[in-house]
Amino acid sequence: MSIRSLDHDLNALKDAALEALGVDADTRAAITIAATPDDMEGDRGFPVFRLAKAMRKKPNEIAAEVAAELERHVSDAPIVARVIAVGPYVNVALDPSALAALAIEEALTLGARFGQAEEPTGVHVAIEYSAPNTNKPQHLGHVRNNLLGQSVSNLLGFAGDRVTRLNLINDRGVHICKSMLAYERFRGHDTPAEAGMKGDHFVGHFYVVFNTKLTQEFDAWKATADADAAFTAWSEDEASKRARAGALRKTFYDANQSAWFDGLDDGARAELDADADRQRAYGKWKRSDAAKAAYAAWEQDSASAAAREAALRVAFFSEYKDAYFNERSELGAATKAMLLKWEAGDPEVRALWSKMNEWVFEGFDATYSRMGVGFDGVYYESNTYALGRELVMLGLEEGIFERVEGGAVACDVSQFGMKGDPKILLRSDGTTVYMTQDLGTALERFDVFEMDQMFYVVGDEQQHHFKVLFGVLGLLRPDLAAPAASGDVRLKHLSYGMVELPDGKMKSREGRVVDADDLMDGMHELARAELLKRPISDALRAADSELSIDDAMERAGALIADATAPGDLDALVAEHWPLTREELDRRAETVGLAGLKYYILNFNPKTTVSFDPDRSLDPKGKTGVYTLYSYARLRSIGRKVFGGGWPVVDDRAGAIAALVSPLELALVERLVEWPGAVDAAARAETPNPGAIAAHVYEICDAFSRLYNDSDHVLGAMPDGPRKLGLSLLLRATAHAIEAAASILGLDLLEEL
RNA sequence: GCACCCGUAGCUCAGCUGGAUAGAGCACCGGACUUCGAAUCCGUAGGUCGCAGGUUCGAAUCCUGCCGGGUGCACCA
Repeated sequence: MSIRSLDHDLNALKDAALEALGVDADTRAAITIAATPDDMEGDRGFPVFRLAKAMRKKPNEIAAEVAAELERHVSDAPIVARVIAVGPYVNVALDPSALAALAIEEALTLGARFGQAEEPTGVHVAIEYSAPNTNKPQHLGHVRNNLLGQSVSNLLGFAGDRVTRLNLINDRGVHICKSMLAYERFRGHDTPAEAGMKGDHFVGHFYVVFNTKLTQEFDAWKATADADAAFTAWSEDEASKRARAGALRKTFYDANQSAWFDGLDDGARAELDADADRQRAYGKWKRSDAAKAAYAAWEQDSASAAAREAALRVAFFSEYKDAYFNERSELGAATKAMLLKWEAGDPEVRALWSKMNEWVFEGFDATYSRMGVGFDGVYYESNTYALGRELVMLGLEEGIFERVEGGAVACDVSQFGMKGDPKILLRSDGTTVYMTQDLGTALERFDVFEMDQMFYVVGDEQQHHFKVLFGVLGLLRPDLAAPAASGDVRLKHLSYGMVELPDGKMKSREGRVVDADDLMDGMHELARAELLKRPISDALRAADSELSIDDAMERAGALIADATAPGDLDALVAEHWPLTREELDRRAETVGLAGLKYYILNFNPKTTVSFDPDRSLDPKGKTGVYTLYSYARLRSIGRKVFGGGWPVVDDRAGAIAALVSPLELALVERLVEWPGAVDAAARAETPNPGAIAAHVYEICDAFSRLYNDSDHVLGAMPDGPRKLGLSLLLRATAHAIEAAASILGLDLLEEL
């Protein structure tokens, strides 16, 4: 028996008891055994409500009857100590020593692999993540993608799957040409080294420059007669009628909200003091006839003609920016000319492209390596972008796709039950689109790797793309539309939410992003300050015995914050830091990255993350730092209490049997739950490293409570079974943390 | 218009294959360093689980409708 099979075994006992009472299989299966709430008698239990109708008795009576029957089935299961009917529930109390032995022995045997699948699943899954563009450095959004992809890979591997990690780098296209063009025209330095910049930042800088210049060009054009003519044409064009109406309506209703509110009577206003209520009421009013009449009046009113004109201009120019780039812009024309030269293999353009891409790859390598993110295969779109074309032509011959007006090839998406326009797979000029290459690379991968499943870690804004992609792939290769041998789908979009800043979305075109390298630097500096605070605080307290800990820490923090002049920090380090500067930097890096990774992974992947740089770096509470801190304390006990290592325990069973206090048993229970937590996280609809982060916190929390309890101070404990039992429990706990850290990608430290 | 995601404590989030009293962290307030590390621990306080129906013995969880926020629906990627 293993702890992984504990719940399974208990369920089997429950089924046997229910079957003996004549309960049918469906009903038996519908009743699952689960952990009891705290403060409730027993450790696992199940409700019997759904038996009431068939048995024509009160649930409480049924529970007593089922408990009596279950009692007869547990004699072969020594782990079950007692069966108790609690109201309408049947609970079982588990034998604490048997449970502790199970968890501790398993952890000691497996070490950092504690919780790993007992057998490989035989499933081979390829996971694509990161997929960056080479025109700009990576930002917080990529950080979430990289960390999710990496930890999901770790998680599935831990749960027994064979995992192949893939990256597909978008190194071609208009956006790269923009950076190249800006480099040619507007550069101050020739190379990243000359500019003193990382390669990807150097290239990304030119992407921002390009967009700044383009905006300037566009703004200048807006004032020309040409622009007026375009605006006038748009204003009268039938096709843009809806856009105009929408812009006007939005302008009117946005401007009218406060007037509407002031127009209400006092009573109505008082009821709508909450912002949300007011929004709701206004939304309701917008659909009323009165609102429509007010809008119609505004639309006709000559006094508001200027406001209408302004609203329309804003709407037009915002909508027209892309068309301007394509049809009128000098910069746009030059960019497209460069793209054509690239496609034609122009040696000069290709040389520039190679040179700039090399700079970017160097920068990316540094970022990936610092983040601890890696791949088993890296692909470049410049090599794969044409892959899907033949496939599409084949589909055309087979009648799966069709030629549409103008000569483009499209797929009717209703073939796989989707609504909407046909999806273009080849442009009328025969060139491929994003979807085409995804089709090609997907099929090629299935041929090369022969994996069972392909997962794509991509933001939720691309959900539609992947639905269509999977649908089309299913038409081309019906086996991919069918479930894999494991019963799971063969293609899955691991969609995750965007990362936003407190003041809204990040805009890489404007350079308004949280840069990945800056973020890691920030975490490093913060961790370094925290590391330095301790020895400085100690020194302050040594000099002034009246000083409280809190005050000393605060003053130490202030000293570090004030050390901004060159050399200040070095002086502080030299004076107070007891170890080498290299060791300080190493620890700061490890602690800082652990904080970042834990913070990002602790969210459910599908939720949109609101990232407040100032507040997310907090090392207090449920954080990655807490995990490292707990681990360092555990290791410290091994060193200090047991003189360099954990003691050898001859009578393990006897030592474990001495673990009886509630705090000890609570920690045991967290360890018992660990393998199940891994399974649940890996087999969730979307594999969820956040569940691992949550559970390792539970483990650390249970350990910290025990650690802080005066009855559990190992250093003050006489030698004997209890002390040895605790040493085994703490070793097992350390292994559980090691296992979780390996999934989350956290590096652990022996000392902070 | 259609599709997807979100709405839970002041803030950031768990819980959502229905089950026992809805949980954490932060922030606030009050406590704990002479023993293994106070980046810790203990305690107090904080909730119409967006709203309204429905299914059920039982709903934060499932269904329907509505409200609010976000995203997508290119011969862009």
